[in-house]
Amino acid sequence: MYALADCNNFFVSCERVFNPSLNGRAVVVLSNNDGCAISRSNEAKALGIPMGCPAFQIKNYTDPSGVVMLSARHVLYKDISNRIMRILGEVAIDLEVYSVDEAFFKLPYSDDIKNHELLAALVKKIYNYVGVPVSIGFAPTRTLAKIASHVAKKDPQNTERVLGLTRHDDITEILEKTKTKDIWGVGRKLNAKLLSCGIHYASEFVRLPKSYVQRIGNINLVRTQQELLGNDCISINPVDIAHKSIMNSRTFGHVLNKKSEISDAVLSFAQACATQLRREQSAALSVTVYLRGDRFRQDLPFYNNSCTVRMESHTSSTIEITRYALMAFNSIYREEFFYRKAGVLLTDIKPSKELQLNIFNAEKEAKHSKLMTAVDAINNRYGKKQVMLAPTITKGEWAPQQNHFNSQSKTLRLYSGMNASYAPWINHMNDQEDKEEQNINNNDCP
DNA sequence: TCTGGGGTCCTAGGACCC
DNA sequence: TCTGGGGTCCTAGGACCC
Repeated sequence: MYALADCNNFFVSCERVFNPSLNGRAVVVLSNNDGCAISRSNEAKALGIPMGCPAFQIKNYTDPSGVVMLSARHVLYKDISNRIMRILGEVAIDLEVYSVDEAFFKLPYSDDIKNHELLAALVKKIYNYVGVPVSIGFAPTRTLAKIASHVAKKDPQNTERVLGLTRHDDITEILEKTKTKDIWGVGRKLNAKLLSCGIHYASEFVRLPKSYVQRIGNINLVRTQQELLGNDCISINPVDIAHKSIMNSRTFGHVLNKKSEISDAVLSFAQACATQLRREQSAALSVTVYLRGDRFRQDLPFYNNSCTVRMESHTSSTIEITRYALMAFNSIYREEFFYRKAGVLLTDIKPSKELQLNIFNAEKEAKHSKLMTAVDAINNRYGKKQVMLAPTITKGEWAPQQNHFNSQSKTLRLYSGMNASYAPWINHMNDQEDKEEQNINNNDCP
């Protein structure tokens, strides 16, 4: 039996932990650059504000007390997420952290009632300890557990916010009410295809012949169908295993044209990728750099290009990765265009310890490796970017705009900036500023 | 004026091999 | 008129997820 724990309106719920006056109000958390809505309170959803709604359109939705818009603080959300996962881990078997606000796990009992009681207690505990509302569904497969948690979340009668889909009749009944677009694994395009074939509900979808499903989608859609029929066949990659690709990209605060300003951004992104790569004890072979214009500006010619280079051998050295990123950048930068976004992507990633040594650059790799170990040690201890390559110390002309922070508190702002290397848990929002600068290592739940 | 970021997997088609 | 058969590997693009 699989359970899925899913935090309700996660980013908004995190902001409410620190600012209870947001309770009961229409609140949205905005993406980077204060671009669009990425998390909405129930009140905001009730106003009709869609996911991904551009911030400048949100004022079109009227609410008597006004819609509160907040800049995102992902470091804070990650910290709160870790606390929730730790509580789940106390009872969960094989916890699979699926995203910042969701985790799958297996249940200890064969008895549905016992499992239900356990999960209801878990929901309460997380709310009491962390302050974030969570919904949990459980069922024989992950896809059914997803549906169960979704139903538990939406049902106002279900105050425990736990739902088990374990009996055949219950599953059949829920599938008849589940629209195809709400099935995990059915996105916009597949849903459109299913609708055009006259398939509107999960119950109709599960009755389609396998070969037909394969033709509409691919093997993944067949797996989704099997999961809805109770056959466990989807596995997921837990987030704590090493990534197969690492990306860092940003939309700039405004369009840029000067080569040095844009290469500044690319170098910053490359450095961030390399640091993450080493944290995962991996090494990459390929670096891709991409540049993009502003897709909404009709008055400027649009440019969109990318370049992938293969490095000499697998490496995690910031020196090597930034060098190749710069080469890739130089090959696609055109001075006649204006740029709004850039990104760096590392691929062909392998665990460092599985690498074949290269006779021609073993010495260089060893030197870089020592240096990078020292750099990471210093930055881990004293804060991100305390030591960096000279070319990556940049003016940050490209920095995104974020103008809607929840609190003026400097400590809370630490969570928002990319320089927030270590964010202490906050107990007293009005503490002295100098106290806020301290590294208070408090990993215990309150 | 203003429209995000970071991932995984699958497939079709081209290049290349014998 | 007429142009083999059977593979592998790589990449770009498209789908999905949060």
